[in-house]
Amino acid sequence: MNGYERRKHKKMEQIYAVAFQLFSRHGYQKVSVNEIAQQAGVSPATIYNYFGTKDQLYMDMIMDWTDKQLAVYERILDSGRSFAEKTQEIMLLEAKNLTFLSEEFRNFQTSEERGISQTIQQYSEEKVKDFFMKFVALGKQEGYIHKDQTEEVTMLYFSMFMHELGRRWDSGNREYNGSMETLMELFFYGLAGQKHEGS
Amino acid sequence: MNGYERRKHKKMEQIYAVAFQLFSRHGYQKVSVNEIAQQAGVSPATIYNYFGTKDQLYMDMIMDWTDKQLAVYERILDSGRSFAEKTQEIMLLEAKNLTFLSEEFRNFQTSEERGISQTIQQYSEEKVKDFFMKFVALGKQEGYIHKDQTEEVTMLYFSMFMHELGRRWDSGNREYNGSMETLMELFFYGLAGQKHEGS
Amino acid sequence: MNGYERRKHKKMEQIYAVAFQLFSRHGYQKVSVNEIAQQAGVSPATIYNYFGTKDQLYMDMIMDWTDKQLAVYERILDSGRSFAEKTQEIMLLEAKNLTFLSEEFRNFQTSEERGISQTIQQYSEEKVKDFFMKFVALGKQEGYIHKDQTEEVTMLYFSMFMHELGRRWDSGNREYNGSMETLMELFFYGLAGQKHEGS
Amino acid sequence: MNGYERRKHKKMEQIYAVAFQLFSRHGYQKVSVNEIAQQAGVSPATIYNYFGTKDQLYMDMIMDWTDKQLAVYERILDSGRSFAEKTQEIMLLEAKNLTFLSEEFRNFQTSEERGISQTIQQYSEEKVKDFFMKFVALGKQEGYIHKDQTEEVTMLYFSMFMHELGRRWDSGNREYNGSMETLMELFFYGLAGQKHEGS
DNA sequence: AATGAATGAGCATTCATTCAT
DNA sequence: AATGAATGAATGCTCATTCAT
Repeated sequence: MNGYERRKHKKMEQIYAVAFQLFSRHGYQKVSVNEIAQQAGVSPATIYNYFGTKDQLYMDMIMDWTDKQLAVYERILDSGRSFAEKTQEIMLLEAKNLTFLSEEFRNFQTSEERGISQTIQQYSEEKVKDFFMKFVALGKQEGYIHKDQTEEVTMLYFSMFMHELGRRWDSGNREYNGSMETLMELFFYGLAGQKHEGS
Repeated sequence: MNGYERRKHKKMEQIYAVAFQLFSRHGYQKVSVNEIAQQAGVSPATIYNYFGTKDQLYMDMIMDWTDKQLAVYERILDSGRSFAEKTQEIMLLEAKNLTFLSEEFRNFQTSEERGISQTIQQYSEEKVKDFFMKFVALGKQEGYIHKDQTEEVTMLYFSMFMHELGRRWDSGNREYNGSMETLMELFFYGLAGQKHEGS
Repeated sequence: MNGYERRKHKKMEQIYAVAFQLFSRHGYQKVSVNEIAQQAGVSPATIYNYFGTKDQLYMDMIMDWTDKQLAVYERILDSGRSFAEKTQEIMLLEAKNLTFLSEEFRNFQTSEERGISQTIQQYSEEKVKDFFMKFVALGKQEGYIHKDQTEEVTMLYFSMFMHELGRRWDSGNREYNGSMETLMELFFYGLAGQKHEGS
Repeated sequence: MNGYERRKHKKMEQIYAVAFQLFSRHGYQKVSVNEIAQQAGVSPATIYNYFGTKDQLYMDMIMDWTDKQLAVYERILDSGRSFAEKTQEIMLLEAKNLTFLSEEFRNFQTSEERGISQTIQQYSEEKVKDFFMKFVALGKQEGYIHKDQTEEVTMLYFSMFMHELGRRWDSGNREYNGSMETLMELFFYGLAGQKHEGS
């Protein structure tokens, strides 16, 4: 990486960082490209040179961010704790993300005339799926997930928890207000709640 | 209700209807007050006379809509079917809502500088809570919900399901693509999945 | 015409006048809507309320202007002078127009991806044709135009003269620098120049 | 011409070619220097090194192009056909040019604040005049142009025809739609139309 | 000599909101 | 009470031009 590329890379990282901050705090529509440019210390035109449109900036930034997040989660999965502990930690991290993020953030594709961010979807989908397959396999192996459960349903169920956790994560305390244990119980044994015997 | 009031009421209903349609389809930011005014057959100034700001129009409309929705769900709860069937029906109805609605719709409060729609929150919260208490009580009584489960957690868990269901509701088929039964299993018995013995 | 309409009409006339001045002096691209708005004493938004786009403003303005011009020429045709005199006067007026106007003005449709101003074309074409048919009929009747000449060719020939006259009209003197008589000779008898016998 | 100069010359020719294509197709304002640079395979900065400004690039390119065109016409004049045939051929060639070119192209000087391209004018004027003097002399010698006609008027008349021909040149057929003969008649004998006796 | 990268100034357009009628 | 008309402020985006390398 020569001088040009290094400078450019640095500016892009700056832009990503600012864009993430602002978009997640205030939502896509309420943040102007000029604002991002100013806070990132570049000209708006530079952003357009890099990303072409505001939409594209948004999508690129999400992909960048997704990659970084997944890397963290994978590291957790590879650590030496029990599956329940790992699950809890990943959930809490995601919950933190999701509160920090505006929900709109996550649901960009829903509000737009579909297709704008189909690209994101496809991109993330695959990477996320890889992660989940690993996650589910581990859960089954350690007896926390019923062997007959398909990956598809498990994935849905997991993301359901994370989303809601994020939503409930108290905006004031920055801590889940309710016992995390109860939630993990729900996660593994449902509302009717038979106790897990193998643990 | 005299002549004036009747006309005003009718116009407000029209405005609510159009506002709901447009906001839910395209999201808050992408719909202009002028557009709503035009489709509702009134002048923009009239909307401002009635509601004061776009924000307020949005909030009033949501409250109106929430009331109507809850009325429907209460009627289902009062019907003569089993708890599981009622739960499934309510979930499916909400799922339909949530797909029709843009997600942004639901998460208005999150994306805005907190406080703007605190009002909505407080308003809905109470009404929604009343409904849920009735719902949970019934579930416990019929043995579908463990007696020790708090209302708070149950409510969280329920809304979690509805949200995710809405998200997965296939935009093409307008039908849940996956088995609803599997999902109800998950709902009642969780990922580890011991079969409910009492059913 | 009530109060609202009267005011609106007046503003539109103002906008037309300013738009004509600026567009004709500097060309379509170099004039900004803001500039027009400012000089016309209205807000840019008002122009967009009236015309929708800059393109449409341009087209509407041209149509308005064309109508006014043709009215003047028709009055000349209806006056009591000889055909040669009328021809000369109309040519000189058009020449004045065409110099004042940037050529780009006239050739908007050529430079744009065709279709943008097809509308103008169709609109003007008809009105202009009506005028020309009258003009040619008179010329033939008075023996200045050969009976076998088609209207189409005559029209082409006439517009040819006007355009070129406009181009040569001295930008400094605001007067044709060359003898108008010579040009009229060319017009009626061509380069080879046999003298007209009937006059 | 050494290695450096040869490379530079080649790049300039490339830039001229691309600039001509783009400017003539889309007009001066709608073509960006970056676009030209990209299609010519050079950096925008290179164009500025060579030409200084966009205006200057435009003017230089026109001069280059004019020279090339005139060379072609001179060769036609020097060929062995009749004056009428030569005239027709030159007219048709110019017509082709003028349709290919956006009109705006030709009338750059009119639309701009006068003086910007005065330079072009002076440059071309002389070269063009030389060509025309030759053309008119030939026409008189062969009896197609009346001996008393001044060069100035003849030149005007000729350019008039070419311009209009260009304008009428059918954009679809790439052929003059109307009989070229009629037009040549008009050219030599005018609207009143006495037949030429010497031909 | 050539360029990759960066930008300031500007442009068409939108929209929540106001106000005279 | 209702509205037609008007607008100030903003927004996404472009482009001729410059400059360190």
